[in-house]
Amino acid sequence: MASSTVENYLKQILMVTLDENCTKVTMGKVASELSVTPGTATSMVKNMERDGWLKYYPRQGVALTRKGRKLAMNMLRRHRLLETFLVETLGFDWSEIHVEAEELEHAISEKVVEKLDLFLGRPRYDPHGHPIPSKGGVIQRPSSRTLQSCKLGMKVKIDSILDQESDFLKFARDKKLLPGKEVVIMSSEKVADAITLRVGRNSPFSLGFRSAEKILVLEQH
Amino acid sequence: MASSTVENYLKQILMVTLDENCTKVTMGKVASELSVTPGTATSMVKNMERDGWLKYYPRQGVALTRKGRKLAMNMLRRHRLLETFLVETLGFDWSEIHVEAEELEHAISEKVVEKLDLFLGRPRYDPHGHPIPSKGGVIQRPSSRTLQSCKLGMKVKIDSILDQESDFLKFARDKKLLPGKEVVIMSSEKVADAITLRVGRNSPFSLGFRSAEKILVLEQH
DNA sequence: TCTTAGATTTATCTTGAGTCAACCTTGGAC
DNA sequence: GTCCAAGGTTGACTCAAGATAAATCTAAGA
Repeated sequence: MASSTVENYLKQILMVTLDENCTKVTMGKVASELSVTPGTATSMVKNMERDGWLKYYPRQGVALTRKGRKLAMNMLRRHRLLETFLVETLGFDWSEIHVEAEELEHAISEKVVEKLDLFLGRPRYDPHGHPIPSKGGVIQRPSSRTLQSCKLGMKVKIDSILDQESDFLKFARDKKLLPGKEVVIMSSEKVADAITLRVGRNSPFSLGFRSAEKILVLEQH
Repeated sequence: MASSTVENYLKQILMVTLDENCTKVTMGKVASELSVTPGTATSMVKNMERDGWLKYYPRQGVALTRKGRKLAMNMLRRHRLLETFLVETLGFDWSEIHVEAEELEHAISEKVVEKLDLFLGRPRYDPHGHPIPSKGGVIQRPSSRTLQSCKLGMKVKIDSILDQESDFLKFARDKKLLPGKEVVIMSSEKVADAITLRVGRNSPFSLGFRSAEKILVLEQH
């Protein structure tokens, strides 16, 4: 069993590897991510290696083991499902949910997570638009995110257009909706089934959800 | 801030005072309820007195302070609301929920508790039929429990009949459904809106929920 | 008055997580 | 090649919570 401190270390390490698309995370990074001194990080990490959560390469950094990655993914899953629950079901504003989820994610059992997932209708994105890892620990690659899942105010870069219909592609070209372009979401109305966006400095226009679903984007940070 | 250990001590002490209808709880009881040695209980309780959770009367026992009782009630509230949520919303079987709630009750914030309460429709009883304390820390006195809220297999003692309709009172008298009598719930069908019960050794009969609601009972333990 | 069950004390342990400061390594800059 | 700064490691130590065991105490009833 992992303590919640260990769970936090794992989650943070995973997020860095996901973020920087690498496997090893440097000790300095670990220490700063968790707001502890380098010495603390080193000793903590050694214990975690002893327990099989990760592999420690002295002076180089740490890499999650399969077991570690699995639990880390699970933490991410719990966190994001809980955030979704807090917003969708309990009606929280999405500015307040992070802290709450941070606490609950260590107390919620696997069983409850699964029931919650089911209850929420197996959502694929949390309220912030981050992908929710599957039960098996698979996370949607960032580039396979679709424009439809983007929230108000988000800034994304077009990755690719899935639709093959020439009419649609023509329309997309007209609007400069092309891979590599930067896009800002001006509005996203679930009820209206449409989003409005602006490509670069061009004038804004709207897209139905069915169309937006076919546009893969890359989140900018 | 109370640690989860302190929260458990408080909750357990409250439950004993509620159960035995007293204010002071003996140290031996505290120790056994929490499965620790007497020495541990004594020292723990001293710390808790230092922090204002309770008053400690050496060689006599402990009594919750206002502050302690408030938090203890809150723990009970969280626990029972969580159990209700797990059964009503997530579809758990009520045999599995206690352990889950035991974990979550320490991690859930006041804000979430309130939203949950609202979401569940401010339930008054948990799935086991125990009353849920109000936000202000008021718990339904056991005697103000109604027959309608009783579950299958429960054994209760009639406390009083609220209905003034003579027809109903006549019926009640015929069935020996009178204050002081012992009753066993033979079935309780939410969908059918009725419960079947047996008074003493007489033959069983059924009551609609509307009628059952008017009968106050005392839980037997 | 004596006994004894239950309560208290004291000395000690364990564990988890952290600090501090001295001391290593190593990869460039020169 | 040498050297140095940045970053990593070490070891000695702290701290807080909880817990135990065992000796000792107290008070209520036979």
